[in-house]
Amino acid sequence: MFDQCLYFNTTSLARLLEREWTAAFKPFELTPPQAFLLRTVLNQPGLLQRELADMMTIARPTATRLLDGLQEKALIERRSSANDGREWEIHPTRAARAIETGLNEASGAVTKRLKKQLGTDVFAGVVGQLKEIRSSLG
Amino acid sequence: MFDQCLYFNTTSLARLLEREWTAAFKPFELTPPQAFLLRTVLNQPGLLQRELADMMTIARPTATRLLDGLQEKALIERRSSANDGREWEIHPTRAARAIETGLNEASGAVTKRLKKQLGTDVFAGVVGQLKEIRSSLG
DNA sequence: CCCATATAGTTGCATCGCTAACCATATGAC
DNA sequence: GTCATATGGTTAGCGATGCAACTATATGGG
Repeated sequence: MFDQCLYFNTTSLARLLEREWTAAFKPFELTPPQAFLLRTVLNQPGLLQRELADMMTIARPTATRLLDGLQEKALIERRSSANDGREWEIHPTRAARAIETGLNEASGAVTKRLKKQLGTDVFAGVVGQLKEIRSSLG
Repeated sequence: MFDQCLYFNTTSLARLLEREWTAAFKPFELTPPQAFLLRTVLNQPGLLQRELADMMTIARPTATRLLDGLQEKALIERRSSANDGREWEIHPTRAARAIETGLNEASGAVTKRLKKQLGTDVFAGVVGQLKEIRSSLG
């Protein structure tokens, strides 16, 4: 019924993909949002929570709570910024470094499988368009 | 960082679109999931909850709660199926019929705006591909 | 110095989504 | 008829997400 609806198709696919990546990160006992946020922290240590929230396109409170979870698992730590007492720099712990490669490979494996299943052209095409739409709307 | 990631781009766009349709349905005091489910009920009265859940690609418990909410607002009613005591047919109320056109137009207005903003070709292209990927993965 | 304003982060509250477990009703084997 | 199994629906519990409102820390004008 909503075959031509952008909202419906996008949210529906998002739920499907959530399942795929949930399975991929399960060995690490991380949810996809946690895992992607942690991967960002590993890739760019020292960012502020506000910056991380912007990069992930989530609201600040959501970032706060995801980071709370990662901190409880001892995968990130908050270091107060030298210049500004309001800010917190987010750094990965050693435990996070220890699973860094595993996380990236797990995610890469899903991507590889989906690329094969969908065809590399379709895959690259849709990813490119999604990105274009995001930047056009955001 | 995750520019080429299907998961990241899809979920990120889904959050953006959620905002657009939330605003569109706000005059009716309905959330996008409620509004889309109700539109389905209006379009095909008498479906079972299980069938509605499948059509919306959500889990049964999610459908239960969305329908609970719509029932509290007196927009749908559950009628027990004649043949099978486990089943409930979902029917729209008069109040639902009264806002049917408004809902469809509100959603259509967002679609129209986005089509204009993105270009009709890009829009149709990405919707088609999302649908293709959904059927390929689902 | 003091106050208005802006910004980083948090907390409270609501909704949506899932899985697991449960209840009630059918269905089929015997 | 009875019991095992399957299916429709619900409930419980958890995580992600957003908005609104809050705290705490800058910053700038006077």
